[in-house]
Amino acid sequence: MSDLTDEAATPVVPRNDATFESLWDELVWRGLIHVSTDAEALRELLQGDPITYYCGFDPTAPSLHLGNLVQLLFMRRLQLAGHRPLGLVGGSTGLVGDPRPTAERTLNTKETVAEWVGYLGAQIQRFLSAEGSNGVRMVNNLDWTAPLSAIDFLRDVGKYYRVGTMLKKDAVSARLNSEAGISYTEFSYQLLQGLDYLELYRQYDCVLQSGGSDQWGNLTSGTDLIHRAEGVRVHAIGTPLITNSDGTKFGKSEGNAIWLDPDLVSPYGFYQFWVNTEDADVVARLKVFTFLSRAEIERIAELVVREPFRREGQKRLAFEVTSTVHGVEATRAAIAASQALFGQGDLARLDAATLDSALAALPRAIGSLGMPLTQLLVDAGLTKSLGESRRAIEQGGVYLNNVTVGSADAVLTADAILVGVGAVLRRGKRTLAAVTLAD
RNA sequence: GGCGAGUUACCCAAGCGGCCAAAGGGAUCUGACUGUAACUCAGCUGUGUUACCACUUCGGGGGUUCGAAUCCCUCACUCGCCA
Repeated sequence: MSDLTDEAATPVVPRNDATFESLWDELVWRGLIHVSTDAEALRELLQGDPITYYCGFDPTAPSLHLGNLVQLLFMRRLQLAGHRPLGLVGGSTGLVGDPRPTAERTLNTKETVAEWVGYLGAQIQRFLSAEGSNGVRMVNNLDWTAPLSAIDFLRDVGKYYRVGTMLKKDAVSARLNSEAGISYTEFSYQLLQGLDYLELYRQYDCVLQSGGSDQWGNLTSGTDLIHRAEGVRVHAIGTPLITNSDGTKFGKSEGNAIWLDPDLVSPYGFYQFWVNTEDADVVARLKVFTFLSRAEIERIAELVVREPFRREGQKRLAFEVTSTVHGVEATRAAIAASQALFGQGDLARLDAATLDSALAALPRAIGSLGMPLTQLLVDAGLTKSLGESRRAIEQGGVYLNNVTVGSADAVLTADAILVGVGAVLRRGKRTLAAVTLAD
């Protein structure tokens, strides 16, 4: 494999693997089909003339995250096959809240939701081509639900729904069996999502909706509604929820979500997340999150088994996914920073430019000479309190420029500032922060 | 509607007047090992400038007491049993 830090190294061009008999077969091979409506019919449908399909994203946060990335790349694969994507942002569904199995959601203000709708819309468009006859079209479900009166909604949509069926949906029954119960608001969610599909079917002849398998109840809400209202069978595909082989939640780093917004998770942090993928998970991730061909992935799979310590799979995965989300430039910078910071080498020997860009990738604390390291650790977000800082140092878990800090009383000194740029503060093996001087 | 049980730190769960910042387990975090791993072993885990010192904490509020997570009253919520 070529060196990924090489300027010549470029991410693979997104395309579907022509060695598969059909797009459907590739999707199955990649493990992207967890549940669907009629598989045979879908295989045919996806092989035929372009169809219109959609996937919705609710504004529950100011950015999409890795779970959403599965959907976006799934959509991209269909688009590459010539199909027409509709990117839906949930301006109205975001106001209501999809019932989570555990507890009622806190409603966000309309202003907040509207703001997030804008952010998500922009993110979605970065992953789907706007070019050609099958360029992505963005829609917002608030456009057709806002003008709808409660009476019309109940008469035109509600009449098609049986409460018995609604109660059987997993998300709803889980809540009914829990202490949390469920509000009428969230109970109504499936009607709204069903209406979306119906609306898109009528407006754009949309005949396929994809979503996470946990959304299956909501996906079928739409297919059932269209069947009742229009007498037509349309389709739905539920992609698997990505899980880690060790049972922990995928897409979280120390409990925090991995967001796609570089302001929330830096490209460096994003790259690091992927580089730290477990051996047991690498191949499955490559299939889902990259456009590498089957042959290439099978080749890497062998390397992962034969030479796991080289971590070629992780590096390739991190390179590809980070490039897809943040671009090649940012990815190269992230790799360079990773090498500078994790290399066994002496940080003091780095040149100013390399060090500066490496530090730029890290969370930052502004310090001044004489400032206690315990405070800098807190400022950098490496610890939560001075006590924790002290404890970490006493356990030998804190490093300044790769040198263990011996005393909890240590302060920032002038010689710690490398080539006039700053210092590298590290907690544990791989949690890093930059320290720069205030001036 | 009646009777009974319960609400403890990130989660589960002991404690039932002082020795309780609060057992134990899980989880996180740190160290050794290592591949920036996994497994295993060890340690930390309320806050405070370095502390057997102070402060905040045991559902909310109010009492009793030299002293309460522990006793009393009250409010809220949860869970059983009987109507």
